[in-house]
Amino acid sequence: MTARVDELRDLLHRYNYEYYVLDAPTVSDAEYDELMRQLRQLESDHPELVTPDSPTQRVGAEPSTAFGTVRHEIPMLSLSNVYNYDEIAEWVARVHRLAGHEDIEFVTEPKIDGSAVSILYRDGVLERGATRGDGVTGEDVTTNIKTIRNIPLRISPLKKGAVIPGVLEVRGEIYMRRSEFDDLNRRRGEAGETLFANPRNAAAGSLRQLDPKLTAARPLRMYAYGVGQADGDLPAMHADQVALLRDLGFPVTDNAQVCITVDELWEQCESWLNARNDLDYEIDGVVIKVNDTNLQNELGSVSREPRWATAYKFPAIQKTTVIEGIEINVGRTGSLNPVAILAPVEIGGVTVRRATLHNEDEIERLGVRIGDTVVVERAGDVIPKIISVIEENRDGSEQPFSMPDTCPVCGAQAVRLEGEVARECVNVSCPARVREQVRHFVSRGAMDIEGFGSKLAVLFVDLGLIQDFADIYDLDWNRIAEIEGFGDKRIENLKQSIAQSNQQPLSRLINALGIRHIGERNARSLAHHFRTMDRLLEATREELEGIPGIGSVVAEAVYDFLQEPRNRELIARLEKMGLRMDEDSVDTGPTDGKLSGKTVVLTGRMESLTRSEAQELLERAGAQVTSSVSRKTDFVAVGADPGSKAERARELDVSILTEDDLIAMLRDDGVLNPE
DNA sequence: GATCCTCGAGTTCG
DNA sequence: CTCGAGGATC
Repeated sequence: MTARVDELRDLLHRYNYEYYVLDAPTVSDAEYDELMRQLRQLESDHPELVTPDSPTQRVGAEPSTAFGTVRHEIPMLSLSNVYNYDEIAEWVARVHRLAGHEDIEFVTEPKIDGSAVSILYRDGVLERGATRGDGVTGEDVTTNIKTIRNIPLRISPLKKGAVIPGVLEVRGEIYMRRSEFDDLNRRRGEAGETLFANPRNAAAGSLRQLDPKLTAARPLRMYAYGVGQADGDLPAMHADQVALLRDLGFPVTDNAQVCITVDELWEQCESWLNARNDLDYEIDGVVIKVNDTNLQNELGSVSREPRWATAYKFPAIQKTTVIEGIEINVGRTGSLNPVAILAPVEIGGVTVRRATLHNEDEIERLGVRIGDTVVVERAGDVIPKIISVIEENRDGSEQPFSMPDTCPVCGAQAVRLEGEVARECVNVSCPARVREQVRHFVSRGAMDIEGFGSKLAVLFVDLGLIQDFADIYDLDWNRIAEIEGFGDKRIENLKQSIAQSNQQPLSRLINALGIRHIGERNARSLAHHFRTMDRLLEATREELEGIPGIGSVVAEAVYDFLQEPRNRELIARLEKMGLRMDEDSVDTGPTDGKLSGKTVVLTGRMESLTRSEAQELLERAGAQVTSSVSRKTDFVAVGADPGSKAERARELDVSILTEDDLIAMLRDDGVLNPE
């Protein structure tokens, strides 16, 4: 009995692979269905024989209400973009320079337009599938991933002797074929359902369905382009890793090409560009990677982009349309931002009606007039961008546009400060500005008040219920109860989430205040350094400037904000409302660690860590990271190409750490896991 | 003074 | 996503 079940599963896995991965079925659909029916029957008679990787389990799970989150052990990076031959040459030159030689192999492959995923196998069985998310945390879409037919539920190597790593994270792209997308949309049209704009949206949307049955009904496919985490030895060359994935039964692009010179790379890019329209899947460019993974590690990454890979992006689809008018938005900083109102035009399945013109200089650079015919594209295939004016289309009726010198909302003067691009409304309590500030205050990165979105912020400010941030904690609920759509339940929920938000740490409060140059990151630096609002209020320019990442301009902005009596009053009111005014106590790790209580200065480029990563780890170990070397400095950690700090460390006889020393100490102190 | 990198701010559509 | 500008470093 068990043997027959196993046999059926093996057969079905194989036929599935032939059909969905190789596109070359060896049995008829009827035969396949019959085997599946038999397996279902056996499993329902003997439930103890059901395994999670059984082909019957592709749609096994019940709809969920929300996706869990997943942390990517190795971050899923995004790629920098290059747009032409010269930019490719520049990128290649940089790799040559960083590597120290020019004998470097690159691999090119088409960049399929879909949705990136990470699929984790343990002992050959699919354990978890996750979206990319922000690169560090993604959504757990395991049940949906399992419904995709060309993704193996269990790895069965095609090649004898191929070793399956104990842990293997396959990275790839979920996409839809054009032909299957067209079918899907035709069916949706017939059923009176809304159509998907393009295969990418359809794939991304399908992957995030809460009911896996819906996902299962969509013609999704995956192709694998690389390995994330893995146990054991992998081939050193990227191309060989992809070949390994193929041998393990994953669909991979079989068009990867090894190139050495810029000309060879360019030839590949052009040939994909030419082939683009004849393919049954959408591609938006060509990925270029350094083949040698050891060199990849050496090159490392900056912020969220690897230095060892880039994407050649095809020229975006361009359309022409007419500028019907120019509107002015007033931002939370008071900046006047012109937006072009366009005659609606469809670009890549999406109807575009507006496009930002950024500022005065941009309008001048483009030379746009109201009534002009312009070329529009969607930058990065998302945000519409006006590229140029078609001057031949002018008939003389076009109206030149100049920025108003008064604010269109409050009528106050709008001035352009020396050296700045933006024109700003001088009225600090301009209604438009207050509205945007409140919007920012309640937003996710700031006080994060649930159920209090930008709609409500705008409504309450416009009704005069909120004049400054403190009013949020002192709302006139009787008046709100009279507004349509505000029942008892909603008011209760809102009251509660507002009340809860007063426990947000100082860093979020600082960010929420909307001080110029202070966003999420700098707010955190300030909170870490001062710990309490009282201490921050006493800060001098000098102390502010001593904080890493804060220079004279930012220090000045913070100081000025805090010296302004209105702002001090506001903060006092917030405190009276019961808002928390200090920071989470950081987990300083073991106090007996080698790094706890030490002052460390970083200089030069680290290979395995970015500066901010190193800083974060050091802080977690209880060390303080400063920017200049003095006698008070305990360690100077020196990376590649160190600056004058390393010299100064020698002069002052301060202990010098190499990158390896630093890593070892971080590990000893338990803040960095051994690889 | 130049260069690289990071951060903030504004933005579009469904 | 993309631009502009500030910060760090050489």
